[in-house]
Amino acid sequence: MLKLLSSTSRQIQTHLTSPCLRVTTESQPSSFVNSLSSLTGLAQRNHKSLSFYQRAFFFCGSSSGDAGDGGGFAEVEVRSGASETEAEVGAADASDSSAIVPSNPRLEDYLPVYKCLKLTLELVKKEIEISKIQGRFLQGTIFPRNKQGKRQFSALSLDESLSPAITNIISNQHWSKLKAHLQNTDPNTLLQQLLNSGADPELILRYFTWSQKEFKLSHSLELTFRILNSLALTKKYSKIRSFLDKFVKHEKDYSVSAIFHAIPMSGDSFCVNSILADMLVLAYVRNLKILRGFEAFKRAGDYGFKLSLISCNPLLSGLVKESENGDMEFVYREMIKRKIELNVISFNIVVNGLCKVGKLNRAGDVIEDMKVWGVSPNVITYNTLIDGYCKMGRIGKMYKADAILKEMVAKGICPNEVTYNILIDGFCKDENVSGAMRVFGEMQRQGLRPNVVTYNILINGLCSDGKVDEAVALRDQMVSSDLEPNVVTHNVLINGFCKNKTVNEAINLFNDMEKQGVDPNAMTYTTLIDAYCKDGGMEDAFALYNMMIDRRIFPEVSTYNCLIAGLCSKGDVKAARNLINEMVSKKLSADVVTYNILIDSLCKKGESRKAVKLLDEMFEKGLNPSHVTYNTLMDGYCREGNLRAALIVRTRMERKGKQANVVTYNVLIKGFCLKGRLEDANGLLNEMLERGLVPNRTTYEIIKEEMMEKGFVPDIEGHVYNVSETNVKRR
DNA sequence: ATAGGGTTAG
Repeated sequence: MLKLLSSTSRQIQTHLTSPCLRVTTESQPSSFVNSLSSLTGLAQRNHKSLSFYQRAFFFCGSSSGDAGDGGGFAEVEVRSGASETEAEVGAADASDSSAIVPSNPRLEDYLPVYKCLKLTLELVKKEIEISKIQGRFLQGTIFPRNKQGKRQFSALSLDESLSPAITNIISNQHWSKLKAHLQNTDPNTLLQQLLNSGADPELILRYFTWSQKEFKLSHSLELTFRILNSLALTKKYSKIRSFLDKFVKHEKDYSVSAIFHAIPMSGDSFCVNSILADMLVLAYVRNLKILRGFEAFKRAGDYGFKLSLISCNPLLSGLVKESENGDMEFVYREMIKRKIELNVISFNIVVNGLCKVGKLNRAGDVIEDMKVWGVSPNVITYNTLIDGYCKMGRIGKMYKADAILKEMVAKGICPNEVTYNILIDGFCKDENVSGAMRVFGEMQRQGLRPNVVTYNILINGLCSDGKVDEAVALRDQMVSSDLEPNVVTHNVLINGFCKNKTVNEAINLFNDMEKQGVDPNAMTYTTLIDAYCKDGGMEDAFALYNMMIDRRIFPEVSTYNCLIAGLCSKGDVKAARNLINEMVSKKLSADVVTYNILIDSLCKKGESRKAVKLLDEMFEKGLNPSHVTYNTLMDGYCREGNLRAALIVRTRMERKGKQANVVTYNVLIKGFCLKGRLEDANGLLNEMLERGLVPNRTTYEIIKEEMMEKGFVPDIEGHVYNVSETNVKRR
């Protein structure tokens, strides 16, 4: 809290905290004060952003120390909280106004004051020209002070003998003139001068960009951030944002700590520095340099910058998308530690991240945490959790999803369309279309209208269940209830026809799309291409591929993956390689699936050893092998009868934090069966059930064909699983 | 500045 000035003018000086204009004269400072007083009044009236409470104070003194009329100086300060009477020279008591002074003034609070002082100075100069003020004007300087009256920052010299010409040149973008000027001045020095002159930061920025390009140099981090600092002071945030965007894009070898070191050098407003750090983190995240953003987040803590949700929420979300879940949880805990107040959105991102990696219990805990922090979960929070259970849950997951639905209703949070869509999809994916239909009815009874997504989910569910006719009927029902089928609707149906061996019907639907004014997208083509590839019709597949290129629909990695898989299954590895090269030439790079296809084709040829080499190559390329990758390799080794190697792959997978899934167990169980080790296979089966994994059709086929037919009765701890039902029943 | 639902390839 600032202590307001009391009676004498000396004290006024010692308590100066806001910027002060100091004018030195050759003579007669006292008459100067009088003139200044009226000029400041004029400047204040001209400066609209000054509030009523901001008034000017004057002080004068002599350079030599005696009070005579020799050379002297006059100071004027515009500050908050003074009453009318104190605007006079050497004003008296102001103690009653103390409440108006901000307890924690920031530099930017004084910005209008700066402008006012600058205006005053200009007026002084003008007045001198027309000789209304006696005595010769020597110099005018505006500088901020601290409580002790000392300069806090470098003086913003308004003695602009250098700048007006230069700033004019810059604002008119007369670069050739500027270049001429720079024959005797170093571009770096000029930048420094500009910064010291208090010129318009936007102009300085313009010069900064031009000089870097023109002289192929890069200004130091400190100067760079001084510009950003002054832009922040003038609240030119969008300029800073676009600057940092470019900065982050072609950033050289700057380490995050070098950057963070430069920020406090550029100014010492905690607030401005934190804003700059915040915007830097955001710039990293927006340019998909998530890990760098994460590093900056960590460093910001060390440097004492306070980040906001503006950068932290996108960072959390970015980490979830990059599946850097450990880091996401770190940021979450750290935010709490640093007292960055999380909002619902922050929590929802965290819950979503945890759900996506199957940590459903942790997600539930976070929802409990929210309440402790006084944030209420909303529909989205619960929808996210329900979706987590639908997609990642184990035995009885739909029961659990239903239970959460009931819980949210009990808490007075009303389920919406999305809630029901998630549940309907959950039942469909659980191969329980009738359950899905039940929820569909329930949704309508609750007065919610199914939307396009609802129908798409159900149409897809019916198609996956082989009921393509019912799917078509549902599409018609959707149209009659005034909902327009979109690309997804068409894609889902096309896929339904493809998977049910009627590619011709699929092509008919594809042709229909045009008539209905729905544009096929890359996925439409990819689905059809895949169907032809699976059918062995590589010519037709490539015809479609060429067609999509003609129509400017750009093939995706998935498109190439389908074609590559088709070529591999024909044994045409050479053509597959060529296609990969073509893909690379289109700036697309092989993804995990591409590798899985290649690995699978090697394994099928009995070359699992070569396939493992590709696994290593994936790590070199920074790809994160999936369950499918490892399962495919294990399958390869199992087919070769090399169980030991298969188990080593499993260990490698688990070391990377991936737990065996149903397919892993199916592969291994089958491997052991083929070796005649039925007891061991049974052990794996039990292990799988103990871990809450739901056996699927393949599991049952293996049990039936490999175990039962060989006279072995699996002891699966009394688990009986009916494939067509959702839930496991225990006897 | 940021959060939840549907379609393809292994």
